[in-house]
Amino acid sequence: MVPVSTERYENVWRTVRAIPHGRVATYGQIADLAGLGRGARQVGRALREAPEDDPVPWHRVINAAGRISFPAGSPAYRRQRRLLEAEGVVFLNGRVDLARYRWDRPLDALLWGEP
DNA sequence: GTCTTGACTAAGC
DNA sequence: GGCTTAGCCAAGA
Repeated sequence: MVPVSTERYENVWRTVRAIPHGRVATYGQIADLAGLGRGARQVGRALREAPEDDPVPWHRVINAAGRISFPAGSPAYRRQRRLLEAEGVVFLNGRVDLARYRWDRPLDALLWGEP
């Protein structure tokens, strides 16, 4: 059996895996979609515990300001930024244009016909 | 049980 | 856009 806490984490992992390549989502957005309500911080905790043998695209999750939630210049920061840029996500002054790269299912479905 | 911590956010200047 | 402050919520100590 899987512990309850892990079960809740899996909701987050599952949601994050749904973020399309080249798009990003905010912690609050994931928390909401994963049923955590205002538990944005829990999303960060869940990602920290993400399994390596079942990869989660954690790098596609950034904060509401469009910034990476790691100290700028830190190894983790550069790792995440490199992964995003490799997917075509552009950074302007250390910030991602959420209006453009944010994963927005409802809007995407309407504008681009994606599920 | 309380207190601190943190991969957060919204609101007010 | 930036900076501060208050609110948030689960995990650890």
